[in-house]
Amino acid sequence: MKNQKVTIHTIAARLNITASTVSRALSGNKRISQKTRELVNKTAAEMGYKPNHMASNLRKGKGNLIGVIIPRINRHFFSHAIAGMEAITNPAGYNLMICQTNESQAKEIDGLQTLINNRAEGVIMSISNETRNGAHIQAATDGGMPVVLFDRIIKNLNIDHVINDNFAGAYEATKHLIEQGYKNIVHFSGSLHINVYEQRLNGYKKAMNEANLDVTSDMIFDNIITRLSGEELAQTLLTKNKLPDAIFSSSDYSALGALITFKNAGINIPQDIGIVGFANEPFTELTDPALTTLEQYSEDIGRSAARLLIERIENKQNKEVPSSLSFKPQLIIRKSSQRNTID
Amino acid sequence: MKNQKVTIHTIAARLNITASTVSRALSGNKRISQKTRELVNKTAAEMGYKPNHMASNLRKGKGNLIGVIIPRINRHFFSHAIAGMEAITNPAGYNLMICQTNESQAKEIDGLQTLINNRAEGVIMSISNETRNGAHIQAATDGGMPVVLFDRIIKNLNIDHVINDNFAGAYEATKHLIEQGYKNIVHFSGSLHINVYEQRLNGYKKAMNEANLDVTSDMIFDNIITRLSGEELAQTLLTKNKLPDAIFSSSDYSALGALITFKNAGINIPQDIGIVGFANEPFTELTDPALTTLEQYSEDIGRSAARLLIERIENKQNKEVPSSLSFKPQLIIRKSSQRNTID
DNA sequence: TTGTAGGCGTTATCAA
DNA sequence: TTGATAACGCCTACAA
Repeated sequence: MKNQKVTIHTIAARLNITASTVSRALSGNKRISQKTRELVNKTAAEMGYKPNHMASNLRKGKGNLIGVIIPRINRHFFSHAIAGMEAITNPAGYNLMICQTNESQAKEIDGLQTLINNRAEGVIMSISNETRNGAHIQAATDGGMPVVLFDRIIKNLNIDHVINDNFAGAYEATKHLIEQGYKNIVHFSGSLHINVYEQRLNGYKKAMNEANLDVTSDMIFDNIITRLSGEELAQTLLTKNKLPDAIFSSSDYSALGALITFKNAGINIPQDIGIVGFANEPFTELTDPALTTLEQYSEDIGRSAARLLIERIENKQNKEVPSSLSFKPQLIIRKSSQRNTID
Repeated sequence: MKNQKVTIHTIAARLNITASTVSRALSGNKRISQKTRELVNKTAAEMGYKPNHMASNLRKGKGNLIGVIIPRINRHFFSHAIAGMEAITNPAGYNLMICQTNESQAKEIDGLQTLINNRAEGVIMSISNETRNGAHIQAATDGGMPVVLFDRIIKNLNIDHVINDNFAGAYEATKHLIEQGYKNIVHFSGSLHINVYEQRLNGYKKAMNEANLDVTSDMIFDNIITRLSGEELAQTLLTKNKLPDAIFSSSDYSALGALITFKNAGINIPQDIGIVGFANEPFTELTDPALTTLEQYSEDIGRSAARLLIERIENKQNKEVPSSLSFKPQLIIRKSSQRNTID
């Protein structure tokens, strides 16, 4: 019992009026009689009319689609950021189309292209781990596509963005470790070309410097953000004669890997080694000991990014200076880093 | 430096040919000279031409959008199911538009409507907790929209679907508890109008009956699928004079809540109480003791759902009998249910 | 208040 | 191989 396609013309024919009248009735135009409006609405419902947004958008030269490009949807941070975006975009009448890149630059470029070709009104994005330059993003904005970056951004790209204050968060986390009496604190980092990891490293360094603790290059480990890499690195560290006495990791996942590996090796956390992660993934509360980490205000960041984008879309006048918002993460102190506490 | 809109007409004008020729060149039509094709492609690139999918889809009466409607994207099961779908849909040239319902029927209906109005080729969906009937889904399929349901489905709706064999999984989990010597096994369930929870309950009952263990109504707890409700229920159970000796929960989250509450109350898991959850959420491996649970083949389920949908979309002939696929979950035995093991 | 006509960007059909 | 024309479904001046 498939419907034939029912368009405003079908309805018009049935009622012996023109398509324009139907269009006006359906779109709530005022220049139409109450009677006709009701009749049209009733008939449309009866006939199972579904407006064709593509035709409408084509004609109006404007749609209601906002694209979101992110590395992965199943990260605490990103899924909550999306929730924040929806809280803003849905009431404003926009729909979200979400593309996962799985950290692949190729997929990121593809996704952006698809959104452009589908005439999205704008794009909110966080770059993939692989992405080394912003040529594709620059091209999109040059072509008139409003873009807002969030969390993982490209530096020196003159674009609205919303980020965590990774520097401040990392600084605070490291300072906390120092206050707990840890001295030989190593850092697990991500890809250092990504602002996020660069800033976390800088925050770590600043806290160390302020406390007159040396940071040598063998204390910084690149590209350690997965559980597996955390486990492997911890194993490697175990074979060395001197273990660090604390780890500040840019990732909860690698912190988890290290925590488990050290624990299995009989090392006491936090007595022998203190550990702090980043992102407040749900599991951090459940590890034994529970993992100290930093909560990022993901929903706020999502909301802000969506607001900025909608501003860009709707006020077509160009603000010359791009907006830049920053949210300071909150340190969540749990057992894995509390050497001084008696409990 | 915003681009003017560049269309096939702009390109045609520049080259003193017609739009039809440009269209043919761009779309790889064979009836065109090599020379023209190259010239057009080169010019299009130079001018920054972006094909307008909306116009193309409108004209062709067909697009490449597949909608996905799910309760939440940040569940292990759903985010992995989406990954599975993408693995099938992307190579086939389709794009996914993902809508979260947050367990609200209203948002589910909205999302479906949006997809219909955007002329999605088809929809893959898993119903919200709130959804009590399939009228909106029936209406969509009656209107010619191909739909495949997965995981949480509506019974008695003649629609392709892909599900977990929740009955078998629950049966196996319960049997495992019984084999470990637990006898007074209670069940945490979800909303029983959802197939998923109904089947898990049935599997539990069957295993209990086979072992000649009574199941009375006070052993079954409805709507206990969040961590909070698991904690609250565990607290309540603690106040009663007789605790159950095991819990088979339909949800890892409520199992977690119970595990933590009991542990804090000084109850030994698995000696005093055995616990089994469902879904193999990542955290289940990390709880203390680690939580026995069931892995659902989420990526396979996603892939299968996508394959079924594409079949429906592309073979327009109606199979009269809807396909029904079922994947048996795998029991993952961890410490929380192993009373007999010495380790 | 309603109708007429034209076009949004693309592609299919027919003719040249 | 290319061009001319019409149409996908909708919206909006403009006219009546």
